[in-house]
Amino acid sequence: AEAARRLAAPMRERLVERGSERLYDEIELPLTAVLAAMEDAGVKIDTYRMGEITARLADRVEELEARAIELAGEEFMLGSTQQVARILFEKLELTPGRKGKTGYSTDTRVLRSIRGEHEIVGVLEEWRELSKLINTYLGPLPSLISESDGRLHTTFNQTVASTGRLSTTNPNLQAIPIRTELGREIRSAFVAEPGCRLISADYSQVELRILAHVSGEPVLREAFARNEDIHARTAAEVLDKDQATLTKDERNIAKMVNFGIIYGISSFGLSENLEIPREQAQEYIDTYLARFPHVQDFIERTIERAERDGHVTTLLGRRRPVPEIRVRNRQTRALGERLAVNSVMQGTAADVIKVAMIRIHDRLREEGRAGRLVLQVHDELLLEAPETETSAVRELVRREMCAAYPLDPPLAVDIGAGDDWNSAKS
DNA sequence: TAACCAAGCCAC
DNA sequence: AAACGTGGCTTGGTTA
Ligand SMILES: Nc1nc2c(ncn2[C@H]2C[C@H](O)[C@@H](COP(=O)(O)OP(=O)(O)OP(=O)(O)O)O2)c(=O)[nH]1
Ligand SMILES: [Mn+2]
Ligand SMILES: [Mn+2]
Repeated sequence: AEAARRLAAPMRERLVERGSERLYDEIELPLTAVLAAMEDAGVKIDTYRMGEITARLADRVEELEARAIELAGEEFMLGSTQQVARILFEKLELTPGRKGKTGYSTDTRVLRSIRGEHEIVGVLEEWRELSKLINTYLGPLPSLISESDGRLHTTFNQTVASTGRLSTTNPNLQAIPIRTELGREIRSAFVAEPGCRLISADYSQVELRILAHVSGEPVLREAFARNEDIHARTAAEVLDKDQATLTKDERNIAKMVNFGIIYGISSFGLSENLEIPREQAQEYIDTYLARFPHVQDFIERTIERAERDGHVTTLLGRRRPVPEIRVRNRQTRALGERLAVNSVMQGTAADVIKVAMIRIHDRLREEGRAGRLVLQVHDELLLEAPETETSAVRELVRREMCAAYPLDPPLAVDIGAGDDWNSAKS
């Protein structure tokens, strides 16, 4: 306690010197109480639903394991990437792909590319998906439920991510599955108390909007003014499909393409991710950036600033040191350029949602609501509220999230409510 | 036995 | 030679 007391003055001075005093006083410090309340609230888990899924999957996983061993003609550990590589690429002589430090890679993309070569590959793919979900979610989560209130409590870390994002641990409730059908089933086991609803509010295309604002790119701004969905538009272009016929998966691929290109992906990386030729990938990158000339300018200016100052700052004055950008090693320097650009958008998004959280928490208490914040997932807030309050809380949340920081184009939020987290998001 | 690393994969 | 960014968890395999 004595040490903390003596450190206070020098730390305050450092805040002033770095221009981060308001960020600390008006955001980070008040946020601590909000996070404490959220940790304390926790979230309700439908253990019966989880149990049902587990029961269904346990048999299937054993079946897959036995089948894989049968097809391999020997016992091996399906969880050992080294043993899997030996079976696939030495014993069965399938086509090896990329290599890592320890030998041939056996990751999802490699397996997908050799799926047609041997029956065992599909078995391994399904085993990977199921065992991941069982061992990371279905098994551990129910056992972490508190004895005293029957709810699941995470820990929010305010000082881990270098961009200013939050992170959660033990358990990490910011990485609950949603991509696959089975994943969505697991998510639907996150439920509201009887008589309550879960409300999910997620910023729309948040880092793209921030990019449009900070770069001033008119093409991007006008697109948002017309209420366009850039992720969907990219999906339609890249996959050569009608926007109306896109699946969630396809829009998610486009999300990766959009952010990848903005944050400096190479033609190699994009071609790997999209499984297309490098030339085509390079063409995408070129056309994309050419369409948004002000974005290119912004990227260049951000890199120059990072070189000059040794750091970048967000809209609300958060600093990210970028020492990488001044070293001689060109690989490290290139890394520094990419994270300088990324930190501005990711960090600003983190600033913005933190402001919204503080205001929502305060407003709910002022209005005497029972509705409360439960989780934050980077650009999403999950709340739990009595059914009677749902529509009022919904509007309060939308208002505060959109108004947290005025941007051009303005922030937009997708909100839904439901009995569980999955239905609240759809 | 505990601590660490690499690979892999969940999310944003 | 490397080649979007931010995290955390589990596993197998290795070291202290
Ligand atoms: N660099 C990078 N950032 C990502 C990636 N995925 C998500 N993010 C960041 C940027 C997103 O704006 C932000 C929030 O993620 P979301 O899944 O909510 O996507 P976003 O808000 O862009 O679109 P949405 O309209 O909510 O579907 O997280 C990624 O693959 N790479
Ligand atoms: Mn979003
Ligand atoms: Mn989101």
